[in-house]
Amino acid sequence: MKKNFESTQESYAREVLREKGLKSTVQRLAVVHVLHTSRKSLSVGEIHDEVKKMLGTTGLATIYRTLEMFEDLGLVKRLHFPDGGHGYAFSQGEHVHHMVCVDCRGVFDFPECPVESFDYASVEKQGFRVKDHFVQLFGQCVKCAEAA
Amino acid sequence: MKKNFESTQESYAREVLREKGLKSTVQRLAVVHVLHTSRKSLSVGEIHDEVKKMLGTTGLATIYRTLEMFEDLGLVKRLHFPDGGHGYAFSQGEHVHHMVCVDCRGVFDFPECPVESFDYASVEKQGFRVKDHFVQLFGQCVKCAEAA
DNA sequence: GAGCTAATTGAAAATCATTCTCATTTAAAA
DNA sequence: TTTTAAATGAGAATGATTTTCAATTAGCTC
Repeated sequence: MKKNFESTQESYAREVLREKGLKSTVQRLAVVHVLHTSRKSLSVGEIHDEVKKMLGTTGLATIYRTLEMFEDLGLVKRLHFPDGGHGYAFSQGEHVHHMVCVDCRGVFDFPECPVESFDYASVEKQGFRVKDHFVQLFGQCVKCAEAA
Repeated sequence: MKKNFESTQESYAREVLREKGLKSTVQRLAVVHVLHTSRKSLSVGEIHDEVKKMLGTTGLATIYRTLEMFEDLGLVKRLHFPDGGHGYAFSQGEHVHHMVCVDCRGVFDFPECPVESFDYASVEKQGFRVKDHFVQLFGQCVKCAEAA
């Protein structure tokens, strides 16, 4: 997939892949494109459908493999929903948290980390050493609030 | 299941169930018992196994039904792991967050909420109204740190 | 650009997780 | 007790994810 114009997200993904000695396949770049342009959390099936629209036939297993790999690379974040389901969103950089609109599943970046400045003293007193955290905010975006 | 001695957790669950007009079955109380006494995050299969040890034959569907219901009632929290898996932990009260030991999956309550005091101004300026959040801390407990 | 090679893909089967159905059982109220 | 709606168990059905392996391709090297 040698397009003349590539989004910064696609270039970024390409770069991350190269650094790891991984190939920038059309399928992988299509996943980046779909996730980034949709700006909302998509299920594996939805991603598969969109990629098929772009490329024609594409194996579902490839989507699964790509998402797992992208998650490890920090290109994608798996988000969880109150109903037990989950979806994926594009995520440039390791330490970005997300807000999700519970109506449209739109994803918004959350620049500051609410946990970062937190004082773990009370917890670490018990001997627990905090190494990472997962934060996700739920709410309603402007559009869905207006529509309601 | 009329035991002479019931843990406070079991009494609490019994009470929550009664308030909602739901039945306190042996299976449900066994799930509470298993989750509370294990003090770590258990998979559906593990919970099923433990309940079977207590009661003999027990349907897997019942475990699923119980966990879903307990989650709605705030008796149980579904936790997510970096490897994509998930498990359940007993959780008395709505607003408790958890730390999970990535080695033993031990669960520790996290009394204060790191997100509560956070200033959402920058986010709400975009029109997004935050309604809820999910926070989970990962790390290592004392025992696992010593064992390493 | 053509050839090379390891990485990647597609398709289908296999596996694993979850939900559904319905006949039987049971908690709790009368 | 008796009654009755709620809950359970067993297994079938569905859905999600992973595996396998032969065929394809990205990204070198010349």
